[in-house]
Amino acid sequence: MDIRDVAQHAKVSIATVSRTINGVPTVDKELARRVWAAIEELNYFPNTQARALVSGRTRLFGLLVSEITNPFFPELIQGFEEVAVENGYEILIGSTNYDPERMSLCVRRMIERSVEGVAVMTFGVEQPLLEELASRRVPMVFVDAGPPGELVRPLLVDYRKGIHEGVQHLAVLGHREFGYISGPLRHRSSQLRKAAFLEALETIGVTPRKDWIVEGDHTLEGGMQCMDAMLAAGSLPTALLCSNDMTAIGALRVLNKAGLRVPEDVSLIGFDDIHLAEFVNPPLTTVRMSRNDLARAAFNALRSIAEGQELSGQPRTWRVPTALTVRQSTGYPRGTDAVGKKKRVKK
Amino acid sequence: MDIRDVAQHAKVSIATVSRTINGVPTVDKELARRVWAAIEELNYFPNTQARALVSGRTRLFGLLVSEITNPFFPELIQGFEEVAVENGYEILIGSTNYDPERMSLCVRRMIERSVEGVAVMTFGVEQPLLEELASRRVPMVFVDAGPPGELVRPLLVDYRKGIHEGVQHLAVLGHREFGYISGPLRHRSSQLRKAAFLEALETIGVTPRKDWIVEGDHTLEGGMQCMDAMLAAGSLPTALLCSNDMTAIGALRVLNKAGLRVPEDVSLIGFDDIHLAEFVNPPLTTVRMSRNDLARAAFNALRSIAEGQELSGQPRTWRVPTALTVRQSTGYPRGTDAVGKKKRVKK
DNA sequence: ATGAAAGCGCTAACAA
DNA sequence: TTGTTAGCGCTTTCAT
Repeated sequence: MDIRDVAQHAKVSIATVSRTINGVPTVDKELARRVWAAIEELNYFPNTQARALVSGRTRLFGLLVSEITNPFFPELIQGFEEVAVENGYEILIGSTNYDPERMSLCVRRMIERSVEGVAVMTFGVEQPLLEELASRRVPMVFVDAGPPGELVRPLLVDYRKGIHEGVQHLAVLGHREFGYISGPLRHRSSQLRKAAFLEALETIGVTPRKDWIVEGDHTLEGGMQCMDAMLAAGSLPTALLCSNDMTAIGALRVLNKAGLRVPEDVSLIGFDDIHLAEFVNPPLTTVRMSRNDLARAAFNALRSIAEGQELSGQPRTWRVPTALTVRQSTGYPRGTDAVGKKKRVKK
Repeated sequence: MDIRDVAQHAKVSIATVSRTINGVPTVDKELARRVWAAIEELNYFPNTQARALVSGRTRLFGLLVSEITNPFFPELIQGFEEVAVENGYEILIGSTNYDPERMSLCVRRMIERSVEGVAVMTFGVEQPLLEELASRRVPMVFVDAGPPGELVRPLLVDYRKGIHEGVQHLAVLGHREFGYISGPLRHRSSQLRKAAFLEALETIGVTPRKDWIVEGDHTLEGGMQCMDAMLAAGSLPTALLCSNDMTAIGALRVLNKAGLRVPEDVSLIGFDDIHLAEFVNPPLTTVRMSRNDLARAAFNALRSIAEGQELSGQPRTWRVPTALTVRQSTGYPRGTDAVGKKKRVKK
């Protein structure tokens, strides 16, 4: 069953059917009505392959993620799927699992299916693969980084705001001893978060202590290891920020096991605000980066490049906001008399 | 850049290029070599749209899930993606979010993109939508249920084995007081699990207590509510099985908050063995249903229908195994002297 | 074993 | 405003 059947049924030419479906305004109302009726009756769906072939537009975007089983990504995918479908696009998901070979395969799949753009949401990025895409003039968006290019846009996450809010929040509670478990520093986004943290400390006039700043890997296991190490080293800050929630949850687990209470002994702040953050014990105070905002920014950026909508001449900048979500993993520093409503720092 | 460029480059006809790419055996070795060289040099990828249009085969499968943010599904998706890609297929993911309207939209998307089959992995199933697919002769697979049909196959999960193992394990430890938090009983898979549980109790000669058998909804929140209710009701079994891990984790959380210890006060068994199960405290004993096995079964079943490989005449049956994974949420019943290595039940 | 050519279902340029 | 027609890039007869 194809466009010809519809045309026949509606007693018009196939061109009229095509025009009707595509919303060309010059179609006569009456004819359009007949066409829609025929479509309805026959339960006709246009053939996407044929459409794509002739128009050169697949209405397909690639979405490259690090690891679909990391809770961060399904939330991102959900948001992306939603906007994409709203706008008549489909998405091709590729999960690289931190493996360059799989990443390469993903890129290949995207090219083979002629995606009109790729959102690169992986933590690490392999240069050569992106050149493959760039050479085929496939638009791309990246989080934070990404080589600038005619068809490439970065999504700028406002780490500073959220992390400053977190540090400020702790400072107000009376904290002066801060620790930080970063993400893997080979990743730009980990660097940016850490830099934002250090900058925030400076703002409140606290000098960072080297042994309280360690490098994790953004996994739960990594968070546990870092916390174990810090505990073994003997001294503990009163407040600990983590580069993502999984790390914070790992740290939390180790603290609990060691008989230390959160937030009474140590205040803990994560980053991302994954769903799980709300359900650990105690619920995690964290810097929220909305996966939905990120997904929408990625989609809109991609679409505006793909559809050549950047009329204004210079490419638009896409920003993703962050904000502190206060839950129950932060409190007064240990040794503080915290009975009253107002903070009363010992010293 | 298209097949003609390759043909020209290799000084052969486009037909030969096509044959070479598709592995038609009659192609002369030397010509094939030239073709591959040209493909390599030009960095040529066949156009999937054109291929699909002429061959009628999209090499696309739909994967319908309930909610991509439920940790069960990403693991399933990962497995499905892996097999699919290995076999040159792509997948179109549709997340219904338990919303019939979204489900309907998903089905529409699948049809529009001409998927060659749909794996329906959602918990609930809307009859009419499946008829839409069936009427277009789209092969389908279902977990547990699914109306039989020429192009429809059920994936039979062996709930009984895993759940019997779980109950047996508890019985050996000395438990005689069993509770069960089921999934939503409007779903066939919840019914089957519960039936398997009751059957297992019968096997060990224990009569189920009605007030210890409650209906949950397979969410963490639901598990918490059920546990709260059971606690409020006053009496508690010594062992509690849950219809899935999220439920068990919810129950665990409430138990912990109430000052009850697992497994000292209550033994707990989940179902699914999601990644998280290993990382809660204590690590959860659970019945493992491998998402990978399930995904592979779904893919293979779909493929064998789509490619008409069921030579044997009668459709093949696809089974998915389950097995108990013992961790640390199960132990001797409370009130038992469990100091020795051997079990020593009081009575 | 290879090539020429028809045609998959659709859009868009052109003609009427 | 509508219809006729060329062709998107490929696979697959059919003829050689």
